[in-house]
Amino acid sequence: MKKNVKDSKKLLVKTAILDAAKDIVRLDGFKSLSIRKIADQIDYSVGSIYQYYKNKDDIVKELIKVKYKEMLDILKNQKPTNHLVNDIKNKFIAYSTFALNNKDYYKEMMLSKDPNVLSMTRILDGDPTPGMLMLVNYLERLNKDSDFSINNPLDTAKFLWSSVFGLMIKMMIEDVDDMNLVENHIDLLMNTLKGTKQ
Amino acid sequence: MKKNVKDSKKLLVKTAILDAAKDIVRLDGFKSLSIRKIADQIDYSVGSIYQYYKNKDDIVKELIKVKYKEMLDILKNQKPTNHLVNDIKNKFIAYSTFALNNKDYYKEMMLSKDPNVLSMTRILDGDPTPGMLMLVNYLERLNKDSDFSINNPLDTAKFLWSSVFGLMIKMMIEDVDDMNLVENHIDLLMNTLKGTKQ
Amino acid sequence: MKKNVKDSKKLLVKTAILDAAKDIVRLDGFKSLSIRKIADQIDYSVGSIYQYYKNKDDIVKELIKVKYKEMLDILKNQKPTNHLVNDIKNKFIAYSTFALNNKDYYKEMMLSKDPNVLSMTRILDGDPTPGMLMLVNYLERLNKDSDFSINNPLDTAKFLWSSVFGLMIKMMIEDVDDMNLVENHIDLLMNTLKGTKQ
Amino acid sequence: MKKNVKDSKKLLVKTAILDAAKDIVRLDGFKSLSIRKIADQIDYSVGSIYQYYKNKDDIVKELIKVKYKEMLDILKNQKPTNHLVNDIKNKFIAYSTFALNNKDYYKEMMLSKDPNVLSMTRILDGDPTPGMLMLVNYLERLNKDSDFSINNPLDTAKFLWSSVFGLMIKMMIEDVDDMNLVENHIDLLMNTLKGTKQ
DNA sequence: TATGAATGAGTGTTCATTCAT
DNA sequence: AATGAATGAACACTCATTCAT
Repeated sequence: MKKNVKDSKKLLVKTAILDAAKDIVRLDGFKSLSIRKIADQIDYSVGSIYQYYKNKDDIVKELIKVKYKEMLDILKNQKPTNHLVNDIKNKFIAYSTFALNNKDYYKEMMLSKDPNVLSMTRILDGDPTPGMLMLVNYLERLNKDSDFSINNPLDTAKFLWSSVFGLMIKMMIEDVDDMNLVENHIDLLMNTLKGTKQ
Repeated sequence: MKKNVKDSKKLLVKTAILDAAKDIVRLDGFKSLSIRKIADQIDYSVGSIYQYYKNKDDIVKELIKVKYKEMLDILKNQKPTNHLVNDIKNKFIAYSTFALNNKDYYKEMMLSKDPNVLSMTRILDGDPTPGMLMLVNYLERLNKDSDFSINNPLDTAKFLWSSVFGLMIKMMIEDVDDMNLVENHIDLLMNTLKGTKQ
Repeated sequence: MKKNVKDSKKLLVKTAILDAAKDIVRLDGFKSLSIRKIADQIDYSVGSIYQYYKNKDDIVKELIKVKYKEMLDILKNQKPTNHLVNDIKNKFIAYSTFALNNKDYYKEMMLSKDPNVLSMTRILDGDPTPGMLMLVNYLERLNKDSDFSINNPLDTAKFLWSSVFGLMIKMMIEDVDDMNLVENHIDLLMNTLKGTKQ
Repeated sequence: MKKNVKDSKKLLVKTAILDAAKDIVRLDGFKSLSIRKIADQIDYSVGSIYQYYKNKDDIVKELIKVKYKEMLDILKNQKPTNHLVNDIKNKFIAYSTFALNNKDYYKEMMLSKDPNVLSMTRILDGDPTPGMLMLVNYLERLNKDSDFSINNPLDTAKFLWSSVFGLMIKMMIEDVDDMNLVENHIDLLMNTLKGTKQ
C-alpha cells in the first residue's frame, strides 16, 4: 500500500529528528537544543521540522518518552532473585544507575510540569503509573511473604520513590557520582519498611 | 546624617527592585525574570538597575539568599520540646511548610548549580552547611539521650535531607499540597532512625 | 533551475546587506557600523541579517575581503612596461590611488589585528602574502636585469611596503590628498634601491 | 593667595584623574578606558570627573599630550655625536624604542584625527611641528656639512617620518618587536639621503 | 512535501553625560 | 565642590514560529 510507504517514510524522518535531538542534548544539554540545530544536523530546513512535530515542545516530550521507556524496560527486565527485599534494592540501584547515566534527561523528565510528561513521571498524585504499580506490587508481596508489614503500600511507594528521586536530583545538582551514597540511601530506606511492622 | 538618608534611599530602591523581581517570579516564575521587566515595573530605565545590582545574576542570588535566610530563621526559631524526635519532626514540618509556601524560590534555590547558591544548599558534598550541621547535631544528641542509635550522623543527615527535598520537589512539580503526605513521609523517615539501632 | 533562482536571490540580499554596510561605512566610518543600521537601511529585521551572515564580524571581514581583492586585481592588472623600476613605481602609484579612494576600508583593513585580515595584509611577519611576493619578485628581477643590487629582496620589500603604508595612513589621518606627496615618496624610496648597490 | 591654593588643589585632582586614566590604559588599553573606571580608581564620583574635564575626549587628549611631551623630551635630550647621520639614526632609534614601549599611546596618538592631537602629530600638512622642525634642522645641517645633498629638507623630513611611522604601526599591528627590523629600516632610509645627491 | 526567508519579541549589558541636591 | 542617581540610546545576538512558494 502506498499509504504504508508514506507512513514509514514519515516515521523515518521523525526518528532522524529525534536522533539528532538526542545527539544535541547529549553533547550540550537540553538548554542548548534548538530547532535550527536539529534541522542543520539532519540537513533539513527549519520549516520541515514543523511538518513532523507541532513544535519544539513536542520533540522534547517525545525525547523524554523514549528515555522513560528505556528506563521502564530496565526496571522490568531486572531478574528476580528469591529474595524480595534484594529485588527491590536491585531495582532502585538499576534505576539510580540509569538516572545518573542520563542526567540531562532525568532532570528534564522528572522536573517537567507538562501533563504529558507527568502522566509518566507522577508519583504522588492521580492514578499510579506503571513504575509506581510495580513497586506497590512488590510491597504487597513483601507484606505477605515475609516478616515485613507495610500498612499502606501505595503511600510507602510514594515515600520510597520520592526519596530516591530526591537523592538523584541532589547528586546531579551537586555533581556527585558516588554510588555508595546510593547504596546507603537505599539501605536506610529498606530499614524503614522493617520498622513499619508492629 | 546625610549619608544615612542617601543610604536608606539606596536601600529603598534596592528593595523596590527586589520586590519587583519577587513579583515577576511569583507571577511567571524565575525563567521569565528579566532586567527589562524589573525596570518597567518600577518605572526606571534599564541602565538604572545596574546602578544597584551588578548584573541579573546578582539579583537572582540576592532573591535566593533572602529566602534562604528566612528559611534558616524559621528552622532556628523552632521551639524545642523535651522530646528530641518531635523536635526533628517539627523542624522538617516547618521546613516543608516554608518550602511549599515559596515554591518558585525553593525550586530555584535547591536546583541551582551556582557555586554561591550551592554553598548554602549543599547536602551531599563538601563541608556541611549550617542546615546540615543543625540536623547532625540533633542526630548526635539523639544518639546519646535515647534508645536510638545512629551509626553515622552525617550520612544519616544526608539521607534525611535529600529524602525530604525529593518530596518537596515532587509535590511542587505535581502541584500537590497535601500536608498529610509530608507528615507521613517524615514519620516513615523517623522509623529509619529507630531501625538502625542494634 | 529553481536552485539557481534561490541562490541568486540569496546573493542579491547578501549584496544588499553588503551595500548597505558600505554606505554606512562611507558616511560614518566603520566604528558606526551596526547590524541595526544595516537592517534598517534595507528594511529588514535584525534577525534576518543573521540569516545571511553569521555575525557582524563576518560582514566586516567580507567588506574588507572584497576591497582587498579589488586592490590586488588592480596591482596585478597593471600593464608592464619594459622598464622594471617604472613598473614598480606604477604599482605603488596604483596602490596608493586605490588606498586614497577607499580610505575607510584601507584603514580598517590595514589596521585590523584580526588573524583573518592579517593573513591578507601582513607585511613583516609570517609567510609572505601575495602582495609581498609580487614585490619580492620584482625586486629579484631588478637585481638580475639592471644596475640595481638588492641584498635581501624580502627585507627590502618589507621596508618599501611599510614605508608606503605609513604615508597612506598619515595622508588619511591628516586629510591630505596631494598625489605629489605620493610621487615624491616613491621616488625617494626608489633611490634607496640604487643606493644599496656597491 | 587663596586662588593659588584652589588652583593647586584643582591641579592635584586633575593629575590624579590623569594618573588613573594612565593606569587603566596601561592595563587594558584605550578601548577599555571609561569615566566610571577612572572615578572608581580615585574614589571620586562619576560626576566629579566632569568638574575637571569637559568630557572623556578631553582626558584622552590630555593623556596623549603628556605622552607626546615625554617623547619629544627623549628626542631632544639625545646626546649629539660629531657624526650627523648617526645622530639622526639615533633619534629614530630612540623614537622607535619609545613608540614600541608605548604602543597603545602611540597608536592612539598617531591615528587620532582630533585637531588638537593633530597639532602635535602632523607630518604632512600645515606648519611643521617641533618634531618635524628638529628633523628638518638636522637635514639642513647635513646638507651643509657633509657630502649629502638634500634638495628639499622639509619634503625629505615628511618622507622619513611617515616611513618610520609606517613601520611602527605595522610592527604594532602584527605584534612584532624585532629591533633589527627597525635598524634595517632606518639604514635603508639613510641610503635614500645619500642617493639624493647628484 | 519541503523549503528557508523573514519576523518579532526578546535577552543582558555598557556608557557618556546630565542635573538636582 | 562633590555627589551619584538616572537616563537614553546603543550594542550584538537568539530563537520559535509562520508562510508564500
